Amino acid sequence: MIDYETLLISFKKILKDNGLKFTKQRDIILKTLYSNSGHFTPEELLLIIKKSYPDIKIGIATIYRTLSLLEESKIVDSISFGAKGKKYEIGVKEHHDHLLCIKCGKIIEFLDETIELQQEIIAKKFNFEMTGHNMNIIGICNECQNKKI
Amino acid sequence: MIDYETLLISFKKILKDNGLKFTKQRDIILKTLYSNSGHFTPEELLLIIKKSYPDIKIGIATIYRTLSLLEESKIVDSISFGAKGKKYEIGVKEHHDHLLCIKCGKIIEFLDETIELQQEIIAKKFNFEMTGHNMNIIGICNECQNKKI
DNA sequence: ATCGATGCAAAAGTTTTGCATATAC
DNA sequence: GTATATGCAAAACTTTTGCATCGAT
Repeated sequence: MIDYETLLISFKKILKDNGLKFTKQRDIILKTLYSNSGHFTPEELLLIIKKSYPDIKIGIATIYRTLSLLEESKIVDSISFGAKGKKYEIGVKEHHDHLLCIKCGKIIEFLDETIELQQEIIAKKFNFEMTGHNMNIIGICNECQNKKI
Repeated sequence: MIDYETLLISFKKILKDNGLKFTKQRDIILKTLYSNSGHFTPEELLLIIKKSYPDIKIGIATIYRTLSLLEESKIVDSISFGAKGKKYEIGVKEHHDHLLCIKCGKIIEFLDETIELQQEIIAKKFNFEMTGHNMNIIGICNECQNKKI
């Protein structure tokens, strides 16, 4: 996975190239996504940030605006799971897909070369200029198979 | 694809088995999903139904409640694409995945044996009891590649 | 006759927007 | 100093819920 220094530099470059500003809030949001590996809704991210940085002022609108910016910049990816809104994760680690447990909500990441390759073949077949892809396998994880409920 | 008669019978059976009732609204919602192949948000579905059946009374709450019921019953599938909520489609045709065009919003369906097989292999590897899966290839469709915009 | 389903409207939840102020550059 | 970013609160949407009434069984 890319180191944080490099990530920050490329984020700053994107900002500068687009006449945007590097702010405390943007810094913290990126850092938080980077250091907490996992998948977060905007609301969850806000809570983590408020807890980690009790002194900083930050509102939910800034989280939404920054996540959209980061997603457009391909720095974070989002995943839609079930009823509630999107979840975001840092997107600069190796690309991967997800196994989603319907019982406990756990998200397991995986990477499979066969799938990756096959996706390119399919895109080509449909004359599609592929910009991204995602695959989710839904089911019941190992642990939850043994639970009653 | 399954014929409508058969689909209706199995829907009625599910209802009866669960002590639920077969109503005009449920009938119309299923019929509409069946005869309009495509992917619809609850709101879109409501509009189509209101146009097709100007005399029937139906509210958005019923659409939501029925879609949830149909999804649980595995009669419709949902897909989350981009910002706005879920889209539903009849789920009893052959399973397939999607190509999503980010320019025009077009959704192309495809089925790929290699992918299907590989998903089972992955699920097994993680000891996952797979109940479903979805794969979306995001990109720019053939037509949109030639547009300026 | 009973019990689930419906429409409506209110409520809850999520995301976006307008605007005055703050702050990066 | 200028232009963008921010927080806040309001607005816009989306989805769910409570309840009186309706309708399927």
